[in-house]
Amino acid sequence: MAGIVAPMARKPGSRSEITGPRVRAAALRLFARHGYAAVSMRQIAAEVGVQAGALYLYTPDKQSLLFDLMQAHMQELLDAHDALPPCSGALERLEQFTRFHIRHHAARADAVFVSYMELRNLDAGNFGAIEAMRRAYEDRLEAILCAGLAEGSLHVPDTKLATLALIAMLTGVNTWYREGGRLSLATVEGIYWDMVRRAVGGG
Amino acid sequence: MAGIVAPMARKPGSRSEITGPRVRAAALRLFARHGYAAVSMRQIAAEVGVQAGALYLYTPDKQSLLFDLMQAHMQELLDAHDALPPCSGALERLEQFTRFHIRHHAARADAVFVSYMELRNLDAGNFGAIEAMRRAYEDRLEAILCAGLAEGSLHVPDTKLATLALIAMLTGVNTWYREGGRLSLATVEGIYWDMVRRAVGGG
DNA sequence: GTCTATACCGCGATAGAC
DNA sequence: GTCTATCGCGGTATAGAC
Repeated sequence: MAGIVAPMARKPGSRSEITGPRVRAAALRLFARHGYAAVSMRQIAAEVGVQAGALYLYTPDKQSLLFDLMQAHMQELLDAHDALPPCSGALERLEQFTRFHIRHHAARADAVFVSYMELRNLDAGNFGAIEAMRRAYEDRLEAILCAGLAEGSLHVPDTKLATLALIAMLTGVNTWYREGGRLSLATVEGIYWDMVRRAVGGG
Repeated sequence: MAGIVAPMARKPGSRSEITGPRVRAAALRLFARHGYAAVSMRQIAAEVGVQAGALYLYTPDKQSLLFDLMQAHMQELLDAHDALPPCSGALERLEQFTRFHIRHHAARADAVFVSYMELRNLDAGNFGAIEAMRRAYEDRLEAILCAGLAEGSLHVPDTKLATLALIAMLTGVNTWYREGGRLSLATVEGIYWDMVRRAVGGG
């Protein structure tokens, strides 16, 4: 009969597609600000504008919420690095990496902070998965340094240490850089590239 | 009368002098391992071997316990730096700072970790006090860089950025260095000094 | 100085109405 | 899909005996 509409949900493709991301965004913000252990599911729910119980429609538990945020961040980092245009010499690749790292991390301060600070709050298995992704990223920088050694354009006493030293230095930008501060991000990139290049004996 | 002893405490200068430090040591260890927010006063008490209530004889509350640990660490850092033997040229002072920073921090991994990771768990007033001490330490490195610029032995585009970059790089050693690993601390110091010197254009 | 006991609160997670 | 209500637990901190 004409008066009977199909029994579809009242809001087709309902709000789960929008509430899910909002839950993750609120969790990321709060975890970054106060720390995973200090943030309650009730706080996250309040930020989203739902009741605490409703969160469990979008995550099996609090731990999975943390892991998903960190995994998504690391995957995005690896994917973005993969998408960089190809580059010939080691020095060019190192400059590309330096500028990419600073720019990518500065645009995702909360995720970077959480992914580093909350490692110890991951379950053993989850920790292993994130660590492997972090190591994969480090390996990409080390490969550049090794290539530079091989072609003679770089000089480092230990590629592993240099890798860790450079990443620590570059990620450190996130502890102080704020948009609209004394220096533009492009300027910061330039200054750091200068220090990086000289630290590894590149020209 | 001879049989009546003076009403002194049964254990003269009783155990508070030994239990207090043990409370702080246990708190430091647990805060470093699991994070301030994730550690309960009951856990700390269990580690010390007392009941939870007894902790409040040694600290007014959990927050003060964290603040005292961080303040003591920062004060010890500043004092140890003050105690370094005097040094003439900027390059010599920079090498001294580099080696001192690595050595001092490597020997206090828990305190370093807590003092960096738990900043956001400090009350506003406590945070300000710790931040001021951290800035005082950074200023000592920046003074060396400025002196190097003045005497022409160093070349950096921005002393503030170079200061932050170098400290991030040096403190990063703590994330991977373990005693008995592939490299001795003296070797690590040497490799990092090499990178530091070149990064700031020192010879 | 340390203990036991407990007040009081907020936590993560679940059940079932709507 | 979200709500209210609640369970069971563990949190910080305090009171008062010894």
